[in-house]
Amino acid sequence: MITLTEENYIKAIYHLGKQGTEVVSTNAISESIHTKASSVSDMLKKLSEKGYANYVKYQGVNLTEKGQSVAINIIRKHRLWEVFLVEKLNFTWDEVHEVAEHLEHIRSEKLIDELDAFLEFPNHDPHGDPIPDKHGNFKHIEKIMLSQAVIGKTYKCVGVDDTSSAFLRYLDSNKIALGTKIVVVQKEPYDNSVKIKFEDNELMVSQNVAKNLFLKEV
Amino acid sequence: MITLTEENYIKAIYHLGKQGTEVVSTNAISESIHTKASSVSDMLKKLSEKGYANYVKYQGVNLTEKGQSVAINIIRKHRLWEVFLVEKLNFTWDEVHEVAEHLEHIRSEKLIDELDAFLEFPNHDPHGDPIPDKHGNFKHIEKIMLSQAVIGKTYKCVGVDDTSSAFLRYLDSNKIALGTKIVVVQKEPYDNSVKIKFEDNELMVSQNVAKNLFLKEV
DNA sequence: ATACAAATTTAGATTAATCTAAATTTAATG
DNA sequence: CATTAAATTTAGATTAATCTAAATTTGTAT
Repeated sequence: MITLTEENYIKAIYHLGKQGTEVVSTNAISESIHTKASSVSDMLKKLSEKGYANYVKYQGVNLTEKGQSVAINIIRKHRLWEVFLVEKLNFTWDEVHEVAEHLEHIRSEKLIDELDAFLEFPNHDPHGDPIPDKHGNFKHIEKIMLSQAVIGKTYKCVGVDDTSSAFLRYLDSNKIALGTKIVVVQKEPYDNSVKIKFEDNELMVSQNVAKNLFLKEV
Repeated sequence: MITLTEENYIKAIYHLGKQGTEVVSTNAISESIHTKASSVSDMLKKLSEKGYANYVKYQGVNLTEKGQSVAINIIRKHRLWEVFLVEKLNFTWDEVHEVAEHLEHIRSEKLIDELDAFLEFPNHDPHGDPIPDKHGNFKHIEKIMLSQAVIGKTYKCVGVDDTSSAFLRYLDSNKIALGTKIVVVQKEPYDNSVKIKFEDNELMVSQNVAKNLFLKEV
């Protein structure tokens, strides 16, 4: 039996090392889940014994196939619940994360498969991140950063990199949402800010924003 | 902060002693949650210290106002999730309990209030049990046991006492659901079985069944 | 009222997850 | 390449929840 805490460590390892394949350091994990490095050491030993991770003392850790599949399943649940919260329960995209952190640990295959069907098998969560299907397959979409977009072309907003409340609320207050059609008007080489046009609005966004907003050409 | 385990003990005390007011024994609790009596003793001490229960050594325990309000809130969440599972996710009424046992512990007021609204403020769960509103008020309905129903009168099925899978599946397989209109045809004094008629079916049910099915006169 | 059985509590251990502080290993720098 | 700084692990404690086994209290029956 896997514990809730083990699931959280596995998830952290997955997110820190591209799909869990890259080796991650103890400190990186300890920062990401706000525990002391010594606690992480203990847990890595356990995850390794249980077959979820490849761990070499002092060298770092990555996930086994088994560990990856646990991680993907949790991510699937997390993102499906996020869709549910936004689409059915009027949550905003900056409110969903915390509650989904808890819902993702509910263990019932029927629950999650029925939820998937109820939501009509969404491919992406409210932040544009892909939702794996029940076999763990992701449907990737081509996306570029706004900072890499070409002047004059029209794009659709398909995701964000930074999912902090601050950034999501910034987007909300400027009426940018997933699906919003955007035209790049001008790029300022001095500070890499970008002027965009959408739905009769014109907006100047900083380089920081431009690097955290994902677009798809339409 | 209240722990998940404390919530489960509080719920058990609530269910065992009519709304938590009646004094409950250590053994009764230990049986109902499948722990040893010694563990229960420890926990009762803790619940008492934290102000959730009135506990006198060797004498039993009941809930304080604070404890009752915790219990009612969990019951509200449990029953709302049950409605969700049955109405939106195609669960049958005998499948919902286990998953709801986990969902009931998710802590988010917005989540539960929005869920309530999404389900259009249901007054009863799939077993006919009342769902308290957000202030903890129950809406009770008049109900009698089928065993007390009068020959010739028409009733509506409004709930069950026994919520075991076995009983619920028995009802399902005989096409009896909440809302089913039932006429009492005959009562057999010898074994207290009852013959009922509904939707072109005639069915003989045992005393045991007749005592576990709640009806309302229509 | 005494003795026994049943119910309950206490004492002491165990497990999972965490912590602090000390020890060890690795990496980096002169 | 020796020393030091940073990262990591070990050792030992702590907390919550549980258990077993022993001790205590309560209630009942003769």
